[in-house]
Amino acid sequence: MVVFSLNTIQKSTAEQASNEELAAIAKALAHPARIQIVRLLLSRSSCIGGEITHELALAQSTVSEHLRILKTAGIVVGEIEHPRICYSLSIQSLQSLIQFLSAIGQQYQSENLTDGLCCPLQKSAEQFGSCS
Amino acid sequence: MVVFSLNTIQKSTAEQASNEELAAIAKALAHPARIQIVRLLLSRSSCIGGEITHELALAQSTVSEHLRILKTAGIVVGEIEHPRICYSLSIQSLQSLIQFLSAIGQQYQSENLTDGLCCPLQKSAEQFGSCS
DNA sequence: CACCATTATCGTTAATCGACGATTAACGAA
DNA sequence: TTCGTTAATCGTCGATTAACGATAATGGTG
Repeated sequence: MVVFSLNTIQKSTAEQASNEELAAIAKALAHPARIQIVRLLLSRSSCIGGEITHELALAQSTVSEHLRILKTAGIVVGEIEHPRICYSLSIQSLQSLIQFLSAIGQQYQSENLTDGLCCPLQKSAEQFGSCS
Repeated sequence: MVVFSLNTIQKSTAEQASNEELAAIAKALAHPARIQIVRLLLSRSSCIGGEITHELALAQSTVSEHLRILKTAGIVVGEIEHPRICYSLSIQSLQSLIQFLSAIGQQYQSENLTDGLCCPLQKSAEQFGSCS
């Protein structure tokens, strides 16, 4: 799959994730409870099953639904283990989003830009005038 | 807007973005059209206004709504310029999400893990047994 | 002033999301 | 086999989202 590389300029990267793909990953992360689940899985050194339910202030069925969303997006995988299910992160699914965001950060950094301003490239070229 | 402050502290790096904050950024990116807008803004070396509307196969009002969402999240800023509006990216707003995702990638990378498997840390410690 | 181009907002509709309790399914253990 | 534990699924509800056309607002120009 896609390998983590730091010096990738967005355009010249071999395969670029589609808009739909990136949006799907972002959507899976677009809820505080799911971010919390990811953080929990990241912080634990061992597998956790229903502990997730106890950590979040949500009903079991709600947590299960959030886990389903994360699993569908490939961010989380679960292995059956006795009565519980062992959840863990699947970093691979996040790679395209990491790459996408990192590319943005790097492009802006390499251009030494203050952000939020109009016409960044024109500004960095001291050609700050009308933006047409 | 309600602010929940149940801060599940995991590792005290400087300041960690809240679950709500990260989810909000992800949510703003959680639509193909908005990803496309970000890409457009990233690829153009000059300001674009209504060109965005023409690039996306969506009605003007719909594009305006997507831009509003991105602006609300701070990802895009717009400067009025004659009849048009000059949109550009504000990388700062994405920093916390970039950091969050990069931290995940680095943690897994540093542990030399294959992902998607149960008990990554236990496995990397050759202690592959029951996950309790 | 009226005109024009551009963007924002309004109002509506269908679809999706998020939450919950209740129920079902798996499966090891007694 | 039955029991107990755990997770997934179902059904429902209110809230939110996404899309559109129509309309309003902005602001420079003739």
